[in-house]
Amino acid sequence: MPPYEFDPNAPIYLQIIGEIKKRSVRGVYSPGSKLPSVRDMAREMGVNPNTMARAYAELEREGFVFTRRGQGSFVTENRRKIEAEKRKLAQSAVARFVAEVGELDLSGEQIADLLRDIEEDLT
Amino acid sequence: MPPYEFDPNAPIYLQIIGEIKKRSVRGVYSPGSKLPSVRDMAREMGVNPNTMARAYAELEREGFVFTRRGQGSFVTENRRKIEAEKRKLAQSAVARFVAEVGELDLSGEQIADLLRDIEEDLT
Amino acid sequence: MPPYEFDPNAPIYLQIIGEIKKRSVRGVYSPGSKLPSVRDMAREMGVNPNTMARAYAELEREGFVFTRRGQGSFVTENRRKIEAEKRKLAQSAVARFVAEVGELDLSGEQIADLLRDIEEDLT
Amino acid sequence: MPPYEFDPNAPIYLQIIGEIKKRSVRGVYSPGSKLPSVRDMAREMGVNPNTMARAYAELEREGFVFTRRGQGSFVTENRRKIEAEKRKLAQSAVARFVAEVGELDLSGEQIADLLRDIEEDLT
DNA sequence: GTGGTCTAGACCACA
DNA sequence: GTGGTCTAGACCACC
Repeated sequence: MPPYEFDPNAPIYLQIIGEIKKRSVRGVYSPGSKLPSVRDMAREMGVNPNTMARAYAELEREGFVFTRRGQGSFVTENRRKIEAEKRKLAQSAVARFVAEVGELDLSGEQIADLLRDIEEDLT
Repeated sequence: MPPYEFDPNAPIYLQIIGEIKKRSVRGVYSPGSKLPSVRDMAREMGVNPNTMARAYAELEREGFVFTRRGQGSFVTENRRKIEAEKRKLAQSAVARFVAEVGELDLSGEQIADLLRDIEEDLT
Repeated sequence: MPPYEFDPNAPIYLQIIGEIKKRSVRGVYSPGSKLPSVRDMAREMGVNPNTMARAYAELEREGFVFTRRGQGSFVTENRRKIEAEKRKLAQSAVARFVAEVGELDLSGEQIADLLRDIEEDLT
Repeated sequence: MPPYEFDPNAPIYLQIIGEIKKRSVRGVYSPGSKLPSVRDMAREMGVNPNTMARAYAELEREGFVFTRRGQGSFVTENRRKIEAEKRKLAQSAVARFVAEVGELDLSGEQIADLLRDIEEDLT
């Protein structure tokens, strides 16, 4: 378990935001539950607390997280918001895949092959 | 064709490289054919010529494009290289999709829905 | 009366102090009268008793409130002090308004409009 | 001309945002014009460039400013947006004044006095 | 203990 | 030159 693996070509704080959203969507953090403190989470992911604070602040701006002064940050209690995020993540994965593959001018057979690959990998 | 749409959060020259590769893979630029000059392509895509030059340089470094002094830049004549690029793009699209969706903890049914969406969109 | 509405971006205890002063100025709490206990007031305003205790302490430091051991906290009996507070609050409201509006470079007509708005709202 | 005067009880970056908006509203920065660079403005106002960058980022998030990579930040070209800001600033000054004064339970005469004070000061 | 803000200084990609 | 990001370390108010 390394400190964490970040893509050096994308802002770390954005990757953290994505990670926290995914964890919430998977139920690792349940609705309304307290997130680790900025400092703890920063230690866990091996980043500077400032960077983590920025990620938390952005999540709060989006309404995905709320903060109680002196108590910490919490995942939204709004299950719909989390469900919506889940759908959004799934749909944007679909959209990106379709866009990328659509530009390659593949034959029907080639596309079928790709879909078979995906099915295998996802089960 | 509009000046072009770039994601302002990712390096433009990388997006250009991707675009030129995709055009080659689709046969818009056939193997060995001459690419538009840096200046023309920059104008077409609404980009600073410096940025375009950097994209061409990178494509040349990868061997995907070669330059004949005084004549301009050309797509590689190596059809295998282009085919390999096509496969690589397709496979990396698959890999990314699988990675993204795998992190969402979806049910088998939800996954099937996504695959259906993709199939529809790609035909 | 709802738990109370506080601006989460400003110290709560300061907002409480302001609220208690305003109540005194309006005569909700008359000079020399007993204030609700820290605990009761905290419950009324939906606030941590620590926070309320801090507000009371600050009000006492300013001489706006005094405490009799074992009996509780009381609004000052000094009517002048309360009148002075009233004038001070009114004058600082005027000063702030003038400062804010003065920076906007409004026309005489626009200013007149604002004054008309105020007059309407205050009657 | 001191480096600048900030209220130590409010976040500097918020005060900077307000200052830049007011300048735009007054026409000090006209629509579409380039703002001083983050570094220059930071020097002018005597704050750390990071703090200024945060203010600029926030202004961009609000759509009040836009940024061209490598070229700098610019006031929105949307005159309506600037006019709307002007109205918003004036109206919120009115609203605050009305709220503050309304809680003091003043007599009609006292209110008239305050309005006279304001009128004097603003002309 | 918590998050919020600020400074300082550094590096980077982009134009 | 521009803005964007990150680290480091500090201080603060609030709970």
